[in-house]
Amino acid sequence: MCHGMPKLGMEPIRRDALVKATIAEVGRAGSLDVTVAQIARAAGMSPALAHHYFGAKEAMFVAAMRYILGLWEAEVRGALRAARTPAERVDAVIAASFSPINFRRDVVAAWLMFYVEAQRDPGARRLLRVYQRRLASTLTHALRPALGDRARAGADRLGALIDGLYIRASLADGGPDAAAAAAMVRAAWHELEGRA
Amino acid sequence: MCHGMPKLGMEPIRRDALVKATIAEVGRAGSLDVTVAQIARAAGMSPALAHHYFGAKEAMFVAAMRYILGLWEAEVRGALRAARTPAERVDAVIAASFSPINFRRDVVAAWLMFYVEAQRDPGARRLLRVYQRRLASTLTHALRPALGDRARAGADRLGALIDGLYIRASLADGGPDAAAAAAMVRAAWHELEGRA
Amino acid sequence: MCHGMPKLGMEPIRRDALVKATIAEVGRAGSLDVTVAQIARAAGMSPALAHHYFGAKEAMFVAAMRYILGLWEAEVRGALRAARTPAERVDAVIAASFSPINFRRDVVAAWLMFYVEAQRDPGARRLLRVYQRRLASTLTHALRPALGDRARAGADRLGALIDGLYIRASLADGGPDAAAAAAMVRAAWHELEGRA
Amino acid sequence: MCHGMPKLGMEPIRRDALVKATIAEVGRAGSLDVTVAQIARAAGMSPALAHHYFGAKEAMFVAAMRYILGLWEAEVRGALRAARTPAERVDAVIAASFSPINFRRDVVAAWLMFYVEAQRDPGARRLLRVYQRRLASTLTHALRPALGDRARAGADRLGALIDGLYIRASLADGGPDAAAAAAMVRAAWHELEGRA
DNA sequence: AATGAATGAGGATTCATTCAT
DNA sequence: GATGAATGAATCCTCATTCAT
Repeated sequence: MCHGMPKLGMEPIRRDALVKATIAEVGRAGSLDVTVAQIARAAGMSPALAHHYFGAKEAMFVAAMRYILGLWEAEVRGALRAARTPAERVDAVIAASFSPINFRRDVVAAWLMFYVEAQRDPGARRLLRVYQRRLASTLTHALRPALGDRARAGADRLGALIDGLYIRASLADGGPDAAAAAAMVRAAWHELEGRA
Repeated sequence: MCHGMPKLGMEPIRRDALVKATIAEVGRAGSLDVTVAQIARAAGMSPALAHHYFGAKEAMFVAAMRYILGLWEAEVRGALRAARTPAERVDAVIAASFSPINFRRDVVAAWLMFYVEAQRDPGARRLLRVYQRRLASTLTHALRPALGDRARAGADRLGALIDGLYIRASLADGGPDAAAAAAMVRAAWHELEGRA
Repeated sequence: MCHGMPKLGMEPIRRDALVKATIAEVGRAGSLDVTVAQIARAAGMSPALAHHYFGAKEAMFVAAMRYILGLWEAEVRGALRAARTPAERVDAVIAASFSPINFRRDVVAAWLMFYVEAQRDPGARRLLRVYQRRLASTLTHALRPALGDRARAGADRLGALIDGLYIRASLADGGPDAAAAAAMVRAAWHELEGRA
Repeated sequence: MCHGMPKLGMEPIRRDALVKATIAEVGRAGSLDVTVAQIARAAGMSPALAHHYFGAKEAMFVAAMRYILGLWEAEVRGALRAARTPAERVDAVIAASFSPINFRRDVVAAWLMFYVEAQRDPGARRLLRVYQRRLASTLTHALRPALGDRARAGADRLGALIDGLYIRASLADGGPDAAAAAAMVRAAWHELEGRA
């Protein structure tokens, strides 16, 4: 429709569609070797339009990463809001990390890709740092009452374990499922607190 | 040897050079988007020769992966040989995984890339499975005396933690160093065995 | 048409240009070893665009073949339309086969190449079969009144003779010209019908 | 064996092996896109040696062509020797052209390829001319008694028909077999001489 | 004589990106 | 806003050919 009213507010819709298509395609391909054309087509538009909105392919990846991080954060924040005790706070983080929305096959694959992207793209690296910092500080805070000085180390340990489980889950069929993964982190946490 | 024989036995030398160059370049670039030409040049030969010996780019990656796995296994086997007690055996695996040769920046980056490659290349996936299985069985075996039935779960946990630390180490500067990483796995292990 | 529409309908134009350039270049080179770049340049575009429209080199060849077959068929159909008697029908086929447009140097060379392509490309083989079948059935039909049962054999003979003359014509300068070739087929035909 | 007696007379043996391998491979591939390496390997030697003997790929093709022509000529000469009457001479040429050795699948395919090669390689073209001239003159001579002035035209006609049947035979399965092809040429010949 | 080693030149194909409309 | 058209710059891979031994 080219002589009607200008389509207002298309930008956020288009950007959103592209971001979601990026994750879907990256997950589907299991690789960052996804073409702009693929993504754009999956999002129902021309590659040219994708460029129009994002300027460059990498920007699309970073936006997708930011979106995934946002999902994770929202989930965590939501879970934390309902938590009353420190223990519930730790559990909230774990539950959020392995929630259905965050542990979806394509999302997990995208996480792996973003680790790769972060090797070179400073923007991606910065985002990944944000995630790690936030995860660490949230966990540290929640572990403090039980662990005191050892809280930070414990948080790092749990964080690394979560990352390791993510990466393993990305492998097609050998990886743990969400429930098993969460159980594993909880077990590590309980041992940390000496309640093995 | 007869006087007129052509230059002989270059193949293993060239293959080795290419494998090492592959790891170096992948590590340097932080990405599997490394061209055959780059690798070949780094290995001191023409791209055509690289193709002559490996047939295809992917075969080079898989060979490089196999080499890295071989390094890890050799290190583990060596460390195990000196181990006398189950505890020493666990420690041997941990020490080997974070040994200078296995935890070199480029090697760690290559590991990450191989996880990516494993998303699609069945050969790579198979290799990664071999690694995971071997790590799990070695650890399980060593943990059995102390943990009994819980040995396998404990081994999986330590394995996932190791993987997580690797992936974090691949991020340029935020990651833990080898000593810290090893210490973290040891701590997790000790807690597993209830000696926190 | 809205003011802002992009340039449209280039595809058929480009495809046509590529098909014609393919024939011209194949004819010029006397070989299927013609690069996509050559053809594309001759058609006034980049190799990338040629790939965009045809997907692969072979598809371009098949399209060119189809085009040549189309030329031949159109010519034959046109000539047949004016034919009133069986004899005129036979003559029409002969005249069409050696018409200026079908017996052009590059077109004849392309025929030869397509015979080669047909050795391996099933698509090309299919097309060549279509041509042979159509030639045979048209001739058989036209020869029936005079030859009865011998019509099919006669048609095959004339068809083979036409093919032989084509192949000979493809040789730069030793081959027969169109008029001589047509005369030769007519002579064979007349003898077939016993009017030698 | 590098310090034994020098292997004398290897050259003709090697050349012969290469020539035969060339025909076999070209026939098998149905295309001149056969690599020197393929041919050399089929002939049991290294590509380098093939070059040593022929200097260039094209020379190998021309030698193979010469060989095929030689086969044809030998067959024709042998058949002619037994022929007593002009009619037997014509029949001899036809029989030789469709003899088992000349009408083998790979040989026929090679003929087609040589027509292609002749488009560009002057050496190949010259050879093909030799063949056509010899075929024409032999047939003309044999047809003279019956056809007088029309002998040359008749010879050209039969020659073109033979070529056409060859090219059709090269197509995998639609082509005529040797017996049918020979019968077709004989029929044309008989009509030429008015004995339809 | 014979070959493994080695490469330069080139070819098909892909893709992010630009542009005119 | 939106897109078809278009391309330059890669990239993988092939292959005839050369050379040292």
